[in-house]
Amino acid sequence: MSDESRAGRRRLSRNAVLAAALSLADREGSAGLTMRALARDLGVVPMALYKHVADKDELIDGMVDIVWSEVEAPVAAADQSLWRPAMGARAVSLRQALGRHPWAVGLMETRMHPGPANLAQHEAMMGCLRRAGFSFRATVHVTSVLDAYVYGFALQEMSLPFDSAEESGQIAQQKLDAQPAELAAMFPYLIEVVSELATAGYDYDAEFNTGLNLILDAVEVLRPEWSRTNSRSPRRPASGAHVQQRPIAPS
Amino acid sequence: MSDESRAGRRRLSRNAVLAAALSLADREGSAGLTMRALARDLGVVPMALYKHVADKDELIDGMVDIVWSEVEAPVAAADQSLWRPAMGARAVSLRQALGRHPWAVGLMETRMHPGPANLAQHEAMMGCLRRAGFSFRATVHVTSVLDAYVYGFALQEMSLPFDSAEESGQIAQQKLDAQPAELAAMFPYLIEVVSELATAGYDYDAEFNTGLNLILDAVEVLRPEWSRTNSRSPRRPASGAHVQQRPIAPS
DNA sequence: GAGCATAGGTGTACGATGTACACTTCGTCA
DNA sequence: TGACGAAGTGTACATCGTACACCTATGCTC
Repeated sequence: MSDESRAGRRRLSRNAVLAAALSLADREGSAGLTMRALARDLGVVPMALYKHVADKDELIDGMVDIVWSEVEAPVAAADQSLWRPAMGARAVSLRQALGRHPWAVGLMETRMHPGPANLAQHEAMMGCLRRAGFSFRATVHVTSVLDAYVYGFALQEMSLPFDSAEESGQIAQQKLDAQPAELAAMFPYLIEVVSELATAGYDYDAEFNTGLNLILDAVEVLRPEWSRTNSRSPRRPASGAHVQQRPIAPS
Repeated sequence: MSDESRAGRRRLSRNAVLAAALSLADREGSAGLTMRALARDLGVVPMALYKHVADKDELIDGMVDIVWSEVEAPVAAADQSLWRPAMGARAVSLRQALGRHPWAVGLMETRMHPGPANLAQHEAMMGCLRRAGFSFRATVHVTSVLDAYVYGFALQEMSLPFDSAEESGQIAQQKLDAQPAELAAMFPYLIEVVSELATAGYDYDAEFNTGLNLILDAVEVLRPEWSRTNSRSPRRPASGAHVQQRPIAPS
């Protein structure tokens, strides 16, 4: 009953603070997320916030968990073949959430205190993969490589200075024109990339899907090998018990 | 002649400032990297730094480029099969550099102003792949997916609260013991992961190599398809000219 | 309804940070 | 030698997170 959904009185609540913080960060970026600015948005004095969050760090923890809650959890697959669309959809959904809240990239997986939505999300992922027949270790591998890819891609995406494929062409062109000739001679391959971008553009979505499909294909190939072996859930692990570390060099 | 390599006089230089900043950030983390602390380390008043760097942002740009210079560039492959060890070694080297400078994770690819070492690094990567026969588009794909993976993995690695496989077991065990029973019932699969970690440990290096090999294997499989097609360097692009976006759902 | 405990909002204040601006100092070369 | 300019100094200010003491009004008990 002590919720903020009570009539129109000017009471704050933890949820209201978190929601306003999310909106502020979406609008102004992480640098604009200031306790003072947040208080101003809420029509309240800065110190009032501290009645609802312990400090700014805990505030950010809460914001990050809201973003996690926006990521659609993969459904546990009854059919062994359904892990792939489920994982693909989750990866896309995660990227979309990161795209809606760019400030969260680099914070999502860096936070030390995972919230309930984060836990639920990973629980669903584990469950989906285990039910699809993946061994325990393989589940960890798939989660690790997929999450790493999505985070890393979102991170790269943030740093590129254009927002759309069309814009990428224009910007690439003018960057290219601004280069002195000597630089062009030093970095021929980079110049090639930039000039290609200038004519053809760069499509984030297509690039993301290419990499995602590449990884999912590779997992599908390894699935038989990763299904029953190495599962050893009830058994005691052998000493060491690490995944065989394949050498990098040989193909 | 106006270098800092002059005799033992107490003159600063841009390089000295950057080196001290790197060392400070390595020791104290990014939160400890303060203009005042940096000045203290150099035995100088804070404002003296501004004679050598424009502001803190430019300082960080310089630091990031030093980290890039520590990443071993892949050698251009004469043999078509050498792209794989070269890319693998570069990925490992990049991860090692990020491990040496944890503060740099999340800054490396987020910085808007790439430095010369960054450009040289990517130039070498492009060159290595192009010489190995990859088409222009394929080169972009490989670079994108590999960099995303390495960044993302380093990001995840930072957030996990243990440093070694042995320690991971202990910490996982005590986290497990600290959970109320109801939580265990809500997240059975997560509990499984934690308890497995408690007995078997978690080996970052092995996990990283597993994902890296998975990706490199997948690229190797696609190499024939990605070799000559779609190269179209001299030709005009077709309208649109985006990579065909494969659907996610079907395997 | 009266009275009051207390959750929630306020005001002031402090130390830390990045850096603008005006100054002093000192090495270098005419 | 003398002065010019690059390098280092000192002071100052706006902005940040947040500690602490203080009010206030909401809702519970009788």
